[in-house]
Amino acid sequence: MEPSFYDQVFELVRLIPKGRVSSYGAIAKSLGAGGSARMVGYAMSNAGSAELPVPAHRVVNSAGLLTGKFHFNPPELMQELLEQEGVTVKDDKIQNFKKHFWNPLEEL
DNA sequence: GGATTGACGTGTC
DNA sequence: AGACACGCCAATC
Repeated sequence: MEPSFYDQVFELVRLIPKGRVSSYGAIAKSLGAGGSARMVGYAMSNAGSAELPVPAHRVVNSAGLLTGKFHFNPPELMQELLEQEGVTVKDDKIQNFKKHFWNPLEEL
């Protein structure tokens, strides 16, 4: 099976350093998908089906909200993982999001 | 192979 | 400030 959009998303997400987070839009842009940030999120839904583990908890929306936390098992796991990596999360949203933000376009 | 579906983003009202 | 609407585009049914 040839590398699909999903695989590209998975690989990029795996490149996110520990303690850092990124947004769907930034990832999509980095893949050349432009404004198709939905594809990134949709791909992440398949993250559970990925062969290699994907740190989906490091990917949030542009507002820094843990929109996909309900897709975890359990849902609160996402916040737990982030806090374990030094990211403060309150009310399902990342504090200092801008500070923890990892831009694949610049860092990569 | 057309219709449906999103873990989004940005702009309006 | 909060709620609503539309656009984008690939994968799945």
